[in-house]
Order: sequence, then C-alpha cells, then structure tokens
Amino acid sequence: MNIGDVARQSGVPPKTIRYYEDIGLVRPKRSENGYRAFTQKHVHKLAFLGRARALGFTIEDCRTLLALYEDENRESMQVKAVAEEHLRQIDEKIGKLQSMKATLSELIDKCAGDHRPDCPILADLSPNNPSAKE
Amino acid sequence: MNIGDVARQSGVPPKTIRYYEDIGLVRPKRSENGYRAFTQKHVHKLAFLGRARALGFTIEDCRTLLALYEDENRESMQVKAVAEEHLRQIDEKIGKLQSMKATLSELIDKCAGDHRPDCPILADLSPNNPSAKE
DNA sequence: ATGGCGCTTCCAGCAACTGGAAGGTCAAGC
DNA sequence: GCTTGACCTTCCAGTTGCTGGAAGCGCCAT
Repeated sequence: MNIGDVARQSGVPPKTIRYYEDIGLVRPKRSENGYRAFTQKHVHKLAFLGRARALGFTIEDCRTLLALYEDENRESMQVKAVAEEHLRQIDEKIGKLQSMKATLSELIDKCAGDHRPDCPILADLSPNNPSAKE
Repeated sequence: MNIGDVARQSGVPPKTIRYYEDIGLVRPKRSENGYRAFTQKHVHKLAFLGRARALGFTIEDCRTLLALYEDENRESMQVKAVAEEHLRQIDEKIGKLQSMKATLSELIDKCAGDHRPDCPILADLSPNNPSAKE
C-alpha cells in the first residue's frame, strides 16, 4: 500500500506519516521503486497514533503507548500511569488558562471600549500598576 | 543600564530581551563598548511585555498592545478588541483541553491499573474500537 | 509521448524562546 | 600589572510536531 492510501485509511496525512517514520514511530519497508510499502498493520498503528495525539499525548507518550499496545505482557497500570500523568498536565494547562481568563475577563469588563484612550487593560499591564504579581 | 540590570528590574531574562530586540520590540542604543544601553523606559516596556506575555498574548498581540500603549490617541475599543479576541482563543483552548480531560478521565476510571494486560485506554485508542470520532 | 497525479528527498518555517560555545570587557583583589 | 570572575557580545542549534514548497522521479492513461 502506498502512503496516500494509508493516509486516507488512517486519517494521518502523508507528511505526518513521513515524519513519524523519521522519528521511528513506523518503519515501513520500501518497494523496488523506492516507495514506502505499508501494510494493514501500519494503517492500524497510524490510526492509533492519530487518536492518541488527538487526546493530547505527546509523541514520546505515543511511543510508550504504542510499545505497551504491542506488548502482550504489559500491565494495565503502566498504561494508566502514562494517562494519569498526562491528565495532570492537562489539568495544569487548564488551570493556567482559566487564571488568564479570569484576569482577562475582569479587565475586559472594566474597559469602556469606546473612543477614549483610557483603558484599564493597558493600565493593568503597565508597570506603574502596583497590582503586579511577582 | 546594562542588560542584566534591566533583566532584574523588568523580570524579563537577558536572553529574552535580546530576542525582543531581534524582533524589534525594544531598540536600545549601544554604548562605546558595544553593550546595549537601556533606559528606564526600556525597563518599563519590558515589564509591560512580561505581563502581557503572562496573560498569554502572542508576541504580535504584544506588539500591537505596546503600540496602543504608547499612542496617546488610541481608543480603548482597539485594546478591548485585541483582548476579546485573545479571550476567545483562550476559551477555545480550554474547551479542547476539557474535552480531552473528559475522555481521558473516563478511560482512566475504567482502567483497572493492575498487573493484567487488559486496558480500556489502549482499547479505546485501538482502531478496532468502533467509538472512533471522525 | 505527454499529462497529471503520486511518490521521493531536502530545506525552511512556525512560536517564543533557551542553552551553549567562543570570545571581548570591566572592576576588584593581590 | 595581572589574574580572576562576572558581565557582556554574537551566532548556532534545539525545543514540539508538524507543514509548505521546490526539485525531481514513477506510473498510468490517452
């Protein structure tokens, strides 16, 4: 199977598949003509990767998950550990974003948004403002 | 003032200040010896940038905000517009992360996390799973 | 044989820094 | 006067995960 077919079947774009080969996530053989020769197994793997990435796992996480996926002797706690750590990272990101959102919303509320130059948003960003964190 | 002092006073690391000069956010003069010569105004600007970045504004947003900050004839609606657009982006990110979090939490809950290989997390990532989105 | 796709490689770029190497400067101490 | 060490300078590379584009083959149909 050529890269285009695999892309269609797995939902992972050709460019990305080549990149994944570069970093060793998939290792297709080559045909006589130099084309990458994929099997159904590769399609499978790539779809797996696509889903893991969609859940926000890093490439390194994906490498680990893929290895566990293919390891008959894995223990589900290994998988769970990776997922839990990832969940922590997500929570952290959400927390930061929500804190930004809170500040930003507040400032936006206070800003008249008219034709006058006075603006609480700029005032807050200004170092003259004593409400600086750190 | 040398870069180190400015870094201490503004909270922006020297490397970052040099980078900001590279991309034209600050334009310090140079001393005889080739050192960057900063003024209090630069400290001010850099602190402003530091805060804007901490609120998650992109560098391009920062460029815009800084220009508005220094423009006596700005209209607060211009600032507000930038902030509102940024808030939208943040909301979008939060939404995506929360959706990931929801899926991930669910899977983690379902996973025994023991010594057996069976794992709902891997099962969900597997393309054999019909619950695929997209 | 001529299109027009599809495949290949390699190089560059995105965002926003950050680390490190190689080297010049400056003030202090002996 | 010389060394030490903390600064400063520039430039290059790496981070994350692709994505776009150029140049150049292969393959199939007309």
